Amino acid sequence: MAEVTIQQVAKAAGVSTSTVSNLLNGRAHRMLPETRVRVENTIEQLGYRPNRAARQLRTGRTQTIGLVVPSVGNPFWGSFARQLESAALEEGYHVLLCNSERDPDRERRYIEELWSDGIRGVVLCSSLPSLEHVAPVMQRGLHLVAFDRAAQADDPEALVSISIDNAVGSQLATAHLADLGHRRLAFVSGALGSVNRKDRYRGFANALEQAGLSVDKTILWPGASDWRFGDVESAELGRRAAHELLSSDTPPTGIVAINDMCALGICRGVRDAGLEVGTDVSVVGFDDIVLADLYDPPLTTVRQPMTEMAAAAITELKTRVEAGGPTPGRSLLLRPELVVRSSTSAPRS
Amino acid sequence: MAEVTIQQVAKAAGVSTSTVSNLLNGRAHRMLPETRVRVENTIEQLGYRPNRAARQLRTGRTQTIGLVVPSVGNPFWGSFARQLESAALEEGYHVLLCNSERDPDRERRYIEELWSDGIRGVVLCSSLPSLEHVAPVMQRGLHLVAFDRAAQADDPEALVSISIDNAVGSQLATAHLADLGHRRLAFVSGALGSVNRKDRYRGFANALEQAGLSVDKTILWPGASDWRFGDVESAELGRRAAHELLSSDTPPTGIVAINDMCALGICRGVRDAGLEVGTDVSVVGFDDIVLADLYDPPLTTVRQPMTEMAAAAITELKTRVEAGGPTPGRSLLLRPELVVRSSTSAPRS
DNA sequence: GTGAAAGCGCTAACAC
DNA sequence: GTGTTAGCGCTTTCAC
Repeated sequence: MAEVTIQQVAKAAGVSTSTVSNLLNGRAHRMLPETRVRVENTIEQLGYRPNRAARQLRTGRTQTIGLVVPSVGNPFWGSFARQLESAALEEGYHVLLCNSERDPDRERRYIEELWSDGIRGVVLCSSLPSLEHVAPVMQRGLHLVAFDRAAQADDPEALVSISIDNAVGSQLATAHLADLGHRRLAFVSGALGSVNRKDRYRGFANALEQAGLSVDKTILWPGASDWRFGDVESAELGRRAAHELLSSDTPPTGIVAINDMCALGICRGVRDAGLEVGTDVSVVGFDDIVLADLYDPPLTTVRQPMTEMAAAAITELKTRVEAGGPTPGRSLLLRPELVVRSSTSAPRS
Repeated sequence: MAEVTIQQVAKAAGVSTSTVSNLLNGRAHRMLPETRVRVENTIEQLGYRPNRAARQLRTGRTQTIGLVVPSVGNPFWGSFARQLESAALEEGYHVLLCNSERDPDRERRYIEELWSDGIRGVVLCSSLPSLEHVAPVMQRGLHLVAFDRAAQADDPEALVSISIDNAVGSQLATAHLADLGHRRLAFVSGALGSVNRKDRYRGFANALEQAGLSVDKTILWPGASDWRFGDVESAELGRRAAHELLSSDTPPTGIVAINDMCALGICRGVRDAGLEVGTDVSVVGFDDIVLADLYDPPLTTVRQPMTEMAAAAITELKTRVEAGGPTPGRSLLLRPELVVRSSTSAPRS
């Protein structure tokens, strides 16, 4: 039950604690090769593991970063959490998981608690437009990476933002439909409340323009639901949007959805109307959640490069935390990728 | 940048550190009400937050528990992680997230690392039939709750197992089909490798017997894929199983799947065969992942009471960790619940 | 009712 | 090249 301490190792190896400590902290060159081997063996034999609390108390550093997500129950965030944890492991970090449940107060409390836990780097996936509630903690020295949220003018100066280029993403999606020959395109989204949503709509509009289609020929279906507010709501919105769109005189042949759940709802609405997805109507999603590939038909969608994004988040955090001092913020926009599956094809006739 | 310490608080309040500490640790009754108020105000004013590392070093206790899951990218585990984190928060604990990625070695290393981080309670969602690889750490005093894995005879003595009653679950699913009037039922699963799978099959067999149907009239489709090994694999297995089953002379009218992903694959296979799910063929899943309700048609399935299970896991861990000493293991089997949606109905004709 | 002081296990000057 | 030592911030026993 009693753990092995550095003193016991030192004693058993016939050296001082500093020698053991030196070995532990990558200063092996300071000692004779034979000493080194002896200490290494002793550590091995005794099964010694440094006490993190003591180490942290002494150095002020933790090997833990915080992750605040709306909910890992959501596959999108679950998938990101997984990638982030793997990236963190590579760099010798652990991840403390915090679900904000979209409660701004819970989010703020978590951030403060993480700080007082000694954690100096946090990845925040916030649903909130403003980050002023975390500004005080950042002022104290917390390094924060905002994920999936484009940088804002009034963001704290030191903030790092990592996100995909949403405009490029939906431009890819829309251009794909235009290239296939579609001429009547619709964009389905709830209210364009967040910057992400606005950007995605902008990409859609850009692509139409480039394809020589005027924007006013397209249909924007405004709903009340908020971005990723709930999977069920997104899907339901898509379904109803499809019903409405397909009952018009000149129904679209291609639909760009704000996200995959919405696209899935659209697919269902298309089927409700007695039409087939992928042949009668082409549908493109966004995010490439696990489900997209498992759906029937597999969904053409825009993939967020999760692995790269997670790695970038860890790199930023590690660099900043280890440097210590205040560092200027920046914004990283990664390029999304179009994944073509079976929900899109050339229009009929 | 420099944090407020207990000394500073003591000095500012004109008391000693022990008085502040006493207040912090629920021993406020030891001091005069006025002292108490004064100290409380000072803490508030200075924004003092106790340093966790120092506290942990001193007491040997952490307010963090470990969670080891195959991958939070999987919606089933993501959903559990979310519930566990919420339950932990209620009790003042944090959750450290570890994805084993189904690598036994990574799993073992994580457990050991958690131990040396000072963590004394871990929820392990292991894919491994044997837990002997964690026995040494449990010997040292780590409290372990195994989740979604029925207890085994050779498990470490102190192990707590929390799971649903899988046999009851598939019995509910199967009885539901029998009650609807189905007479030709199939059970689709990969190899019955894990205890969970065996139990689910047992429940299926029991229900048939009770309905007066002999087991040998049913079809077991053995595949190579392992339980929850991968969503894609599970779904593919279901799809191929459906193809095979439906091309027989006396195809089943009701199919019980080993899990939801498999059920989704079956639905697709049914559609491939030109039949409709919910009318021509009834399909029941298992787990009630988010997707089950969003699919088309919404899937009838067996729900695992995640919230209760997570709460139970935290309660067990908290009790044991705070008691300190060795505690006898036990096994908790919660009752699953049948969720009837549209993928099941009475058979045709 | 309050304070003084020891020490948890470790790191990093600094001395030799 | 190796050892000695002073704390990191906190809790807790033991005096007063």
